[in-house]
This record gives sequence, C-alpha cells and structure tokens, in this order.
Amino acid sequence: MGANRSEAEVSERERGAGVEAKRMTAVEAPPAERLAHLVRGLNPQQREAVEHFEGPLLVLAGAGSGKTRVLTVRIGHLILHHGVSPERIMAVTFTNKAAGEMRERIRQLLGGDPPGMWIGTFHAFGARMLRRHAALLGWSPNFSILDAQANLRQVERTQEQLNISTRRWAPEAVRASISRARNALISPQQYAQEHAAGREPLGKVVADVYAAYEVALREQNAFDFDDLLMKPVELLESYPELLQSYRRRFAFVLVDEYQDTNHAQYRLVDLIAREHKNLMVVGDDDQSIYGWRGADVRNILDFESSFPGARVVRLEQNYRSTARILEAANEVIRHNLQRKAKRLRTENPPGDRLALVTTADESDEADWIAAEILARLGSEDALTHRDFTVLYRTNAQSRALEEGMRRRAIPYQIVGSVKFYERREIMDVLAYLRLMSNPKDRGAFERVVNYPRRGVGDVSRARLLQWAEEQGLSALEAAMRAEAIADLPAASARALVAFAQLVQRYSALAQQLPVGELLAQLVAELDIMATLKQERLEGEERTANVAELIAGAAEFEEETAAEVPDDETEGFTPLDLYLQRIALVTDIDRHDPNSDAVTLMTLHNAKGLEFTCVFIAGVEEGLFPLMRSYDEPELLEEERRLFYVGLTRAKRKVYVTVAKLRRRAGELLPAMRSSFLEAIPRELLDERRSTRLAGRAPDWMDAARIARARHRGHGEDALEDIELNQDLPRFVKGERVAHAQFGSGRVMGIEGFGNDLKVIVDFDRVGRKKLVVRYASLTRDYE
DNA sequence: TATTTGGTTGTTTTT
DNA sequence: CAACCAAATA
Repeated sequence: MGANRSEAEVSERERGAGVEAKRMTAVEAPPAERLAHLVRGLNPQQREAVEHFEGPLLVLAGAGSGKTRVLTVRIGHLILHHGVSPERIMAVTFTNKAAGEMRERIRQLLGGDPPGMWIGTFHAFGARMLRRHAALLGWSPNFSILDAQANLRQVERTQEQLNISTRRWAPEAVRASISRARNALISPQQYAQEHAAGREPLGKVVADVYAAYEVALREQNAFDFDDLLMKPVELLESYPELLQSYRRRFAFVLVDEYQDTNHAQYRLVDLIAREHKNLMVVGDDDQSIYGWRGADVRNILDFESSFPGARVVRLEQNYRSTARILEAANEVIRHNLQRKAKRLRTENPPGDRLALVTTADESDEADWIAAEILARLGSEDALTHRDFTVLYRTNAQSRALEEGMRRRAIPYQIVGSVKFYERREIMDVLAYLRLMSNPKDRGAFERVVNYPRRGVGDVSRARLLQWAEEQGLSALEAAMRAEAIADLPAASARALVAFAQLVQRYSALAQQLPVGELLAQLVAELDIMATLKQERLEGEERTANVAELIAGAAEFEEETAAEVPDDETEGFTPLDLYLQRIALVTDIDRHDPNSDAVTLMTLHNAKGLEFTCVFIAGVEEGLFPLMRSYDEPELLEEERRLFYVGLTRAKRKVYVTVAKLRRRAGELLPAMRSSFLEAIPRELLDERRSTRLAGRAPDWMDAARIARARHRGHGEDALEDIELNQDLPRFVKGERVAHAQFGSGRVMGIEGFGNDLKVIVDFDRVGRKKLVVRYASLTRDYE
C-alpha cells in the first residue's frame, strides 16, 4: 500500500497541489468530484490512458511513472463516467497484495465496495473458475492445489512408479520441463509427439513422466499451479457457451505487469478479450524479470500487432526517484539490445550521488549497511526504519544481512527466504486440513499419517499404500480398513484406523465450524504445541508460527465475507475457501509496509514496490549477474533488467555494496565488483570503503582480478587492462573457437559491441549458442 | 521404528 | 557451512 500511495503523493507534490487540501476533498466530496479531481492531477499521457474507453490500449509505463494510479483511476472512470457496472470489470495483478491495494484505492474513490468487480491474480482467477466448472473436466470442486513441494514430490513418485531413476534424472529438472511445457500450453500428447523423434533423452523421459503425472493429479483430485492457468484455457476452448458467458461478464479487462505474463496467461486474456477488445495492458519491457518462469516479453512487444489499432500510451515521466538515480538506471538499461528504445525523465531534484561501497566480506557488508541505517536514522528526523530496504540477488545472502541487523538491534522483516507457508510445522498442520477437504490428496496423507508419531513407520506405510493400490482405494480409505491388510503389525493397523477416523471426524466438523476453531481444536487434540516444544532447535519459533497460523485462520472469515460475492462461495465449506486462498498467498503478500522495520528481500520480490533508501547488496561478478547467465545473452540482459528494477525502487538514495570476499558453497572466494556498475557514469558515484578496509593500501591487489587474468592466460602485468576491458579477444566470422564446456565450434556471427560483444557459435557437439565474449573465455582453435 | 551420526552435496530468482 | 541423505545404532 505504501508503495502506490506515496507514488501518488509524489506526483501530487509535483503538480504543486497541497496534499492536505487533497485529503480534505477526498473525504468529503461525492465520488464524481473526487474522480474529476484525481483526473485533473494527471499528466497528459496518464490522462489519455485514463480517459480511454473502448478498444485495446497498451500503456508502456516506465518505473515510477504512476501506472497503478492510472489503472485505478481508469477503473473509477469506467464506473463513474461511462456507467460501466463494476461486475463487468476484470483487473489482473501480479500479486494478491497489489490486488488488495487496488481494491482499497477504488473503494476509497467510490466511497464503498465496488460490487462484483473482479480483482486478483491470474492464478486466483483460474482457481475460482475451476471451483465452479471443474466437474466439466472430471475434477470435483474440493480439489487440492499442490504447492511447490507437493508438486515436486509427485514428480518423484511418478518417476519411481515408472522406474525412472531419480538419480540419473533429477526430479527438479523434470518438473521444470513439465512446467515449461504447461506454461506453453503443450499437452502431454503434443509433448510426446514433439520429443519422440528427438535425440534428447531428457525429452523422452519428460514425455513419459508428464503423461503419468497428469493422470496422478486427476486421481488425487488435485491441480498444480500451472493447471490453474492451463485448465481454464482448456475449459474456455472446449465449452463455447462458457466462453460466451465469461466474455459477456467481463466486458472490460485490465492487466498489470503485462511484461511478465506467460503464454497460458496470454491465451486466457485473449480468449476473454479478443471479441470485445476492451483490453488494457500495462507494463514495461525493461522490467521483465520472469523469463525463467516462462514469461514471454513478446506478449508486450507484439501487443500492437496482436491487437491491431491498439492505442499506445507511453508514461516516461518518473515521479519517484531523484534525477541522479534515474540517470544511473537509464545508463544501465541502455546496454540491453532487446528493448523498446526509451528514456525515462524526471523533474525531481538531482539528489545525492549513488554510494558504491566496498567491504571486506559478507559480514562486513551487513555491518556497514546496519551502521549506515542507524546513522541515517539519527541524522534525518523524517526517516524511520520502514524507509530502508536491503535487496539481494539470492536468498542465501539474507542470513548474513539478517545477523547484521540483529547485532545492531535494528528491527527488520524478511520477505521470502524460508517462507511462512513452506515451514515444516505449517505444512504439517495444513496437510491435515487438505486431507479433510480432499481425502484423495496423497501428498497430504503421506505427510501426516505419522505426524505426530503414532508408530507408523516407512515399512507399514509402504505396505498400506501398496494394498490401497491393489484394492483401488484411496490411501485414507485403505487406512480405515487397515485391519484387513495382511502382514501389517496390529499396532500399526490400529494406529492407522484411529488416524483415518480422526480425519473423517474433522471432515464432518469442517462442514459447520469456522476454520479458526477447526484448526485450534485439531492442534489441541493432537497436542501439536507440546510436540513442537520438545524440538530442541526451533521449538519456540515453531509453536509461535502455528499460533500465528491459527490467528490468521480466525481472521480469514471476516476478510472473505467482504471480498467474495455469495454466489461464489455456494457449496463450499469455509475450509475449502480457506485452503484455496492460502494456496495462492505468497510471501510478499505478507509484507507489511506499515510496520516500522527495515525490509530484507530479493530483487524479484521488490518489483512494484518503492522505498526511500535502497541498498543493493552483493553487486559482484558471478553473483549479480549470476555466473550462469554468462553463456546466454538473454539471461544476462534479464539480470541487467533486475538491476534496473532494483535501482528504480529508490526514491532518494541508492547504496550498492560489494564484498571483496564472498562465501559461496561454504568456500570463501575472492569477488570483484559487477560489470553492471561500469555503465554508471563516475560522476554519479560516491565511492566508499568500509572501516575494515580503510586501513589497506589504496590499490590493494584484488585476488579476483589475478585469478581472472590467469584464467585468460594473461601475465599479471596486464592486470590494469582487465578492468578497462580493452583486451577482449577479437573474433571474425568463420573462425574456429574453443569453449571450456561446449567444446570447439565455428563463429557464425557477431553482435553488440564493447563489453556486450556477443558471438554466435555453431558448436560441433552442442549446436548453436550465443555467447558474451567477455565471459565465455573463448580461445581460438586452430585446425 | 526412531534417532543419531557421518558423509556428501551443492546455490537463482517464484506464481 | 549449511541442509540433506544414507547407513548404523538404540
């Protein structure tokens, strides 16, 4: 909420209007006047987007250009000015949190709830649609939504069932391939066809697992995350009258963060909006950071050809950051070749230079950041903890930073890392709930059949599952009749029957009891708190988490009543609705911008947010950009966009920190500053060193540079050149080259220049690859 | 059947 | 330097 509201405040300040005066109007004026007031406060481009009525509209909204404002004001405009009924509007956001903020803003604008308006994420939309129509596909409405772990477990089980080694074929890789296929709307049959003739062995394995995986999900009445997009598409494509009803219902469709939509999402939007074409998409190709998850930037780049006649509005005025921060960000992103040319501008004051801080190692880095936060808190009275965020590339970095905060007693909240709903104790308790709601959920069954311990070990469990299979029963049904199973210890059988009866009893209870009470009763009966307390390590924390879960569940009823219309809740128990909701809650949704704490999170999680002061930690070669992106220019450009996203989160101050030694995989490795920093003009940077480094000689020889120079086969005397990158090897078309990993091949083409020089190489062994010369360490290969 | 120990393994980002 | 896994012990 803080993010967008302050975005609006900045722009109001820009227009010279007193914020106080606005607030008064906002409270007292009737909705139409409130709207007119807001529209008057927009710049011409924002206004054009807001006043657009029918037909396709593409809003290319640069970072901090007020796009959330444009989206909400346009919705208000549709309702108040054009008389569009709220229930005919569908607005899709990237996170539940963003949806909640948008809903709240519209509520304020209209002076009450917009009845029947649909705001949420693609996944939430898909889940709700499936709840209503799952029967058409052969699922029942109380289906489970598999979380990431359950999803992986199911892939493992499927591989075991098919006798495909999980050592030779990493389930994680298989899962990723299946997911990629599903996001591209490729069915198991199609996948099998495409990979039958292929010489790629992984393709064949995936084809088999994919098909069996789908069957397994159906048997368990479960969907995974990808199904929530793919299956609704299937529904709309197979049932024309259903498609018609959705098209009529959602006469206006708005999509935020469009640059991060994947093919399935594109298809879903296309199905609903293609006919009436009242589609507004908002996004920024420079902020596309989810390519690895199947997002396809082409959705936004090709919007105009996909929807001919689309109106295009560019929001290039930034209201968020200081001029220096914006210039640095512009210079960084300019190095990407795959982008629509644009340059954000601002009328904001120049502000401070960006601080580039060199530190000794990760704990020194954390220490420096914590000390700086304390110093700033002491010197500027307006700043509080919530004005600061620390961003990083990988979750692994959070630990050191967290300790740094703790050492100086700085309150912090951490987003991601070990996510709340992925904690073991939370998943255990939730597995009970899932099993009550959907007795066929096999993952849930396996998770809790012996939790808390009731004397059912691996052997008994395996025997039970095997028997269930033979009898064609679900695991829970088999447990109910466990006494009929041959060679099962009597004690185990008794425990299984008791377990099954317990679940059954609670299933009945779930029909009438609110979730909070149901959960509280379950936890009490199983004595889970006592069990957790006995755990040596984090017992206390775990009981606190379970208590928080119960409290959250108790709150759930009130919230749902406000947001979900009655006709959507019909036929579902409170438990069903609760499970549907939490399956789609992400960690960022739990982030509270109003609590007075420093926020620690990954750069990915920071998308769409803003902070007064931003620290970006670990801006080092190999870490940011990640070493894995070196061999693929597309990945490298995505990393650069991620850096751009990080920089543009800041309103007033950016700190970029670098550690000279970084612990990676348990090893202390020398590190050097990221090449991304070279794009930032020197005069925008204020270089500093931590006190632990301040004592050293100024040109302390950097071990990383030596290592790299050696790697390249240079003598140490050539070191100075390395930093300036004047010594890149030159390549010509047709020349033979060798790569450490890919073997030898022939240069087929050359792209880009300077640090971004890329070569296209046809490797003898692995085929065509595009490589960044700077990182690929290619050598000439004379025949 | 549950727990402990020692060895291996490995790091990207997440709806 | 973890977390995770397999084998060994209680």
